[in-house]
Amino acid sequence: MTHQRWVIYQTLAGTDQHPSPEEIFEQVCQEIPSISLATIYKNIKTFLDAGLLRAVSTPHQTMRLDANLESHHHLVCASCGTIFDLPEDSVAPIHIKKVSSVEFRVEGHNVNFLGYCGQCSMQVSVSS
Amino acid sequence: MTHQRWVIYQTLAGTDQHPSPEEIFEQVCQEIPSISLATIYKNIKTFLDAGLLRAVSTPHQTMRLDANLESHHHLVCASCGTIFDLPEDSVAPIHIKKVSSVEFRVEGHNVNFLGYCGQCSMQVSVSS
DNA sequence: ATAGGTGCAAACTATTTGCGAGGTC
DNA sequence: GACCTCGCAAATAGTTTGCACCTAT
Repeated sequence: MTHQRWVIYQTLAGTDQHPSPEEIFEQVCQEIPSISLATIYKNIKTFLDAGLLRAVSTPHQTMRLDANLESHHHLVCASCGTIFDLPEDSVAPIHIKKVSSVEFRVEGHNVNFLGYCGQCSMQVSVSS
Repeated sequence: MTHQRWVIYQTLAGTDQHPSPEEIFEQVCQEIPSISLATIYKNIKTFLDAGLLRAVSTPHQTMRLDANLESHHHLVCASCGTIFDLPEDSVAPIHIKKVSSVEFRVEGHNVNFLGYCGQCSMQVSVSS
C-alpha cells in the first residue's frame, strides 16, 4: 500500500536468500534512506500475519534444549509452542534424491511438524 | 564437575520437555537458590559444545524470512548459517506412520538438513 | 476526515561478557 | 597452586511499543 511497504516486500520477494530483518533494513535503506528498522519489523509482522511470508525456523521466542541425542523429530505446536518428541521410526526414512546445484555436505536432518496440540486444538475449535 | 553443573545436567537429562534456559534456571533454583542465570547459560554453552545437548531449532541468532510460500525444505550450514532452499520433490514424501500417544493435528512439516556448505566444508577440511 | 503507516526513541527480552571470589583436582 | 567455574552486574543483540506526525483513500 505505502511506498515503504512495497519496497520491503519487493526486497523480500526478490531474493532466494533468507534475509534477517537487519539485512532487509540495509537493503531497503539504499532506496529509502530515511526508513527505520521499526518499520521493517512492523511490516514483517504484517506480512507474517497475512501469510505472505514465513519465518524459517520454528517460532520459539527463546532457545529450546534437548538432551535426547538420538535422532528424532518434533511436533511443534504453533499455538502454545510446546514441543513433543517423535521417535525417528515414526517417520518414513528421509533422503535427498539429488542436491540440485548446491554443494552441501549433509550431516543430519530433522523434521519439524507444525500443527496444534490436543489442548490448543480444542481451544481453537471452541473459540472459532 | 562442579555441583551446579551436575544439577543443571540432571535437570536437562531428566525431562522429556524441551526447556528454555529460563525454565532450567527456575528448576535448578529450587535445589541451588543462589545459582545465577549466567551460570545456566555458560553451562548450556559448555554442554552444546561438548555435544551433550542439542538446541531444537536451527541456530540462527536472528529471524530468517522466506517469501517462497511453496512447500520446500532447507539446507542449513552449521558453520556460517546460510540457508539454501531444497525443492519439495528433492525429498521423498514424508508422513507420520503413527502419532504415538500424543494428540496432535499436523498442519505442515519442514525438513532441515544440517551440514556444511561448499565454502565452509573446504575451510573445515583445510583447517583440520 | 479518517484509518492506518511512518520514524524516532525508549522499553523489553534473551543472551553474553568481564571480573573478582571461591571451589576443584 | 593452577585452573576452571561461579555469581554478580553491566553490556549487547534482537525485537517491540508508544507516540506524534504524515499520507492515502
